[in-house]
Amino acid sequence: MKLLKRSFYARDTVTVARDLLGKILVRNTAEGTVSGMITETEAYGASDDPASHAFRGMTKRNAAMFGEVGRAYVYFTYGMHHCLNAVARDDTAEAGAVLVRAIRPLRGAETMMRNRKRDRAAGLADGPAKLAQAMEISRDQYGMDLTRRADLFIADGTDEAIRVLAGPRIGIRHGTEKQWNFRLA
DNA sequence: AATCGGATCGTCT
DNA sequence: GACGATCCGATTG
Repeated sequence: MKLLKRSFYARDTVTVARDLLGKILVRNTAEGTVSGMITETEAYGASDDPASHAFRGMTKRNAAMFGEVGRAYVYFTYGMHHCLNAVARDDTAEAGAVLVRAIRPLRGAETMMRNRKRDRAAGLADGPAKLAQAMEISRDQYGMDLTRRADLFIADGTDEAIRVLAGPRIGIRHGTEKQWNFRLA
């Protein structure tokens, strides 16, 4: 399993969002290893994207979106949920990140079920906050380097051709005309 | 199967 | 002081 290189993330955010489908998200904890194939992503831009946390410039919370690509941007929302992004943008953008919305569990499904307090494998990590809870991702992972084989990283998936469906992003009020949600067919 | 509302708090206005 | 890049359980059809 090869790690995705920094250069993978140094491209247009929308392109990276599409290309992350089928890749493998891996999380190592004291409990063991949990992993899954990325099945849904969303691209978020900078001052040109009213749906993005970076729309109104840099703040303490969204600073990672302006920082080094290939690192994790984790945010807390609705008073109880964490969500994971991979920082990605090309040279022309001042900020950008890809929200990882869903995975298909590969390793550690038992651990994920325990983390989610569910007794069935279905619906374990098919939503951004579910994913974070299943994989024990919180602000402790803010800024982590996803290109190193450590606590949290992303590796290459299959070389098989992948069918991608594009649509509007979920749960936003502005920028709904952009088709920046991507999922595996 | 689809819809509705409550939970809950950090962040920005 | 308002409001989320959400989830879940309850209710209704």
